Amino acid sequence: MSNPAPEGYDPHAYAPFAVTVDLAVFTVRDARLHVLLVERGQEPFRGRWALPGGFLLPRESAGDAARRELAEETGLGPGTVGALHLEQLRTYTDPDRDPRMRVVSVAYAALLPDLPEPRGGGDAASARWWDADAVGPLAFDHDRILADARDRIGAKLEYSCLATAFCPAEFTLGELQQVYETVWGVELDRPNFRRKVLSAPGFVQPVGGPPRRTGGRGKPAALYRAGDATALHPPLLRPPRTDASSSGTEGHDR
Amino acid sequence: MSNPAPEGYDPHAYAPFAVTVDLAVFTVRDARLHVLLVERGQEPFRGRWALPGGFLLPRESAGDAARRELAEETGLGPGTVGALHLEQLRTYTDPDRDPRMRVVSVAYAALLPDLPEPRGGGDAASARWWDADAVGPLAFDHDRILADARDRIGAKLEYSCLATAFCPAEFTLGELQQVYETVWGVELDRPNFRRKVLSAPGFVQPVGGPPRRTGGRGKPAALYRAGDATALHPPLLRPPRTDASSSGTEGHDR
DNA sequence: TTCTTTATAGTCACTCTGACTATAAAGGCT
DNA sequence: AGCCTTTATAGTCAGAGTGACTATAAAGAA
Repeated sequence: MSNPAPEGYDPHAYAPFAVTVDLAVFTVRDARLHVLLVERGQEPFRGRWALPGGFLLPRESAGDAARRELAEETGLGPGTVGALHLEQLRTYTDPDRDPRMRVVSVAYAALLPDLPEPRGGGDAASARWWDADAVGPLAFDHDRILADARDRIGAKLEYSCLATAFCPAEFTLGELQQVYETVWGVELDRPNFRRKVLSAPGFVQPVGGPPRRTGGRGKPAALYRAGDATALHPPLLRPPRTDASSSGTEGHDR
Repeated sequence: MSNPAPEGYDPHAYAPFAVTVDLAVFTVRDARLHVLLVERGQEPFRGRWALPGGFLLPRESAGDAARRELAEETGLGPGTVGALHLEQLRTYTDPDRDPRMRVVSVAYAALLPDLPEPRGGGDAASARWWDADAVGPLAFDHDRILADARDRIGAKLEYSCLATAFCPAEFTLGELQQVYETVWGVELDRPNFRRKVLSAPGFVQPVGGPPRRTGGRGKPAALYRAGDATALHPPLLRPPRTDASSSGTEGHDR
């Protein structure tokens, strides 16, 4: 290494950084992508909405910190939080991203089925779900993080079984298709979607017997649960964009 | 945030972290994947080989630090380093990953064409290329970082135009195919590879006129240079693994 | 009942892919 | 020179996958 720590290994001399995690927590509600945001109670950006997150504790990994913060913000039990999929997105290190001090932030994305409003436990008093297309300017560089998270989630739906994380334990293929359509912002052909999902080994498995979902208007649908595969073969590719809307800014840093 | 900084914003109180970058720099040489390593001159892990890297300067982003370190280790000019593709992999935050102090490290991957041995400038005196399959145990958690980097590079070859970064400015399709075969560890059918590469818009563009490569034994090949596309449509999918050699720990990143 | 809605089954043409064969153009040999 | 080896490039062909589409089934609503 070219900036080796000094002989005495004094952390303060070479450790002028704070480290945080930021969480982009998504759910699909009413056929819209929603993201969990918290209102800031103090400067800077007081009153603005931000991604939930916080500082790493002294002997905590970023993944552990992300799960702890998620449990605090959502009121979910540690068991639930411990089981769900947390994906590290990337790390944001712009020297000016926090006006107070030098902060690098490790961003994570999490996917949840539709849940009741977060029970404000402690500092999560002002946490709520927002339509991901209707969030105003967020605090810090969180607009950028949110955009990167949406890109990543959309891409992962293509070749991973991640979409089931948006669904409850048992779900219909219609609900699964709704997830894809909502995240991608496109409409998919129902018979074709069905054919592809069922032909991908381990993506979903039918729930035993002939159980069917109640409540809807049309013919009841068969129920499935998530299979044991994590990768999707063959992948479920997004239809090529016609023309409009291209957001992604290929891998820069800041 | 749940661990807000204190009123006075004293960096030392909430900033007990050092931040480094680690670089997985790859090249293809003699049909083998090689990685740039440096020998550690001091404890811990004195005498062990490690990924190049170092501490962030006080007002430097991780990407800038990675480019600076790369220039120092390889002896490449800042112009060259500024142009090449640096991809942020992920960030490693295990509290015990560095025995000296709490260090979080942002890992980057870089791809270079085959170059002469690194000219040891300054601390790069002991930098050299290693066959990526023959590296002993590395310092810190660098074995893990290296494995993650190889996974990521292999995955990105499928749907991005990254492979041209391993090639010189002008290259033959045979050389490009060699990159894929080396990184993936498989043999590809030459006519089929050719068909796919040429049918992907913007992947490669023929060099004007009828120039042909000299030196080899067989029929001279046409030269190409990298096109202007960054994504690959349709993707160039890896053949499904027969059975042998499974290193990957499922759930890649893309 | 009839209409609307959703689920599911099936068809068909087109494209892409992998496996393969054939030909061209170079250098190395004897 | 003539032949062999090597590499590049062109083309063929059957099978898998895909998008677009039609048809039928099963529920609630009007």
